[in-house]
Amino acid sequence: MLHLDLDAFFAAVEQRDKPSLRGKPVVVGGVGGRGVVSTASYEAREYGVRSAMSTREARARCPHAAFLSGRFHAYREASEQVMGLLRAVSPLVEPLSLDEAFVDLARADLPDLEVDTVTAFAQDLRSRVREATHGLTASVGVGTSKFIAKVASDLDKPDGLVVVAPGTEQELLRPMSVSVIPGVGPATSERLRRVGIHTVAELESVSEEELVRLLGKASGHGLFHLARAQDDRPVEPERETKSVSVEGTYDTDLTDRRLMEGLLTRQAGEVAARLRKHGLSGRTITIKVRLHDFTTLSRSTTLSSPTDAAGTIARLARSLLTDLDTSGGVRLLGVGVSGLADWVQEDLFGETTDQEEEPLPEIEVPHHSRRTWAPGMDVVHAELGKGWVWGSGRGVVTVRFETAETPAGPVRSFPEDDPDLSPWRPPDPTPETAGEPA
DNA sequence: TCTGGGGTCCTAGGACCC
DNA sequence: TCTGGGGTCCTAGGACCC
Repeated sequence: MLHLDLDAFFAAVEQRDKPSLRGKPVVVGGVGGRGVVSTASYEAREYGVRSAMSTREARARCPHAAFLSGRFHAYREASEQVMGLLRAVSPLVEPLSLDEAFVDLARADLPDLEVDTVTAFAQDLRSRVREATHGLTASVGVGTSKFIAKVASDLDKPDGLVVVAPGTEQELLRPMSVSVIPGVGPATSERLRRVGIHTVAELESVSEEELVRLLGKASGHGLFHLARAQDDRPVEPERETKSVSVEGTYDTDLTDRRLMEGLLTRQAGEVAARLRKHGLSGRTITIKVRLHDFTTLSRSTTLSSPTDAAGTIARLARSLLTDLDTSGGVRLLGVGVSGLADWVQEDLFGETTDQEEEPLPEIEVPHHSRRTWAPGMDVVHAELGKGWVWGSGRGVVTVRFETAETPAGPVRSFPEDDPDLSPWRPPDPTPETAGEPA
């Protein structure tokens, strides 16, 4: 099994496409008041900036970093190049996200699976990834299971390769923290710590019954085997989507119910558009509400037949909100659809199963979520060509005119409504109907 | 003004059915 | 008066992953 992980992926794509940021701290993530870090470049990590940290804290730790809101079209494009390379290696490729995948080498065209053979192959694969993506580096791990391959890819980051020889798995794992095991996060670690279990070696000394009692059936059983490096999970190249959702955290807590209903309505429209785009429909509509104190509630309802209609999803979402006491303020709202089917109910009786689409209520959209000029976004100027947004505010956008091919361009400022300046969109292949959240 | 967004999987209780 | 067992579906919440 091979696990490939692109190093500091989002930040690396930004440094590739924005030459002036190479060698400098770059932070990609939410840039609003409640944003968090998605990816920090290695230069930013030196200042203690980490994924999932609030952007506020990241700014405090590394004020001179470039804070960018993310360009998913570019990440998706680079990801597809890499996944394409992997699929040429083996038909069994399982992407875990845009920057990670498992590859079953038993189905690759290799003379054998000896350590030397696999090592040479993996090194060659890593250089092919670098060439295909114009410089992105990948860390790769190889082992006898998904678990070992994934652990291995983490051992020599960035730009590293570790091949774990068969038979050496347990001596590798035993000194490690239980948190290397997939599914062991902060809560499980704490539970284990409280009974004196810190390492995989210590976990190994606990009986399966004891683990099940401590952690429940599924994780107890799973941990018992993973602690012994027993992992026969296959690579699953085609996993079906089980839910589609849209959510948003607002810079200031919402208190106006009409506004909340308007936002849910808009989110329902985005969910419906994505369902339709993928030919899906679903029976269960769920709303998610995070209150001012971070308590998170969900309410759901299930239809007798699946829908992909914006009006239906919106109406149900709004009515689910009715139950909830939001008087203290709401920081997050979301809408999701699950119980998916890849077909839509035939209308056997010739009646409209969906009600007439209601006109969407006019809503005041909070300013931050309408920001046209997000930092880092691609723009094109009528005369100066392609560049990217360095910053904006007080009616002015500052643009650096550079691309991967044309570094060291000028920095110029424009009025925010300058007709010569527009967002650059990736060419042709079916642009998103609903805007991608940054 | 600590704490994103898009997901997956698990658990537990209750309704309901045979 | 006491009180089966198994199974499925639904809801709500929580842990976890990238």
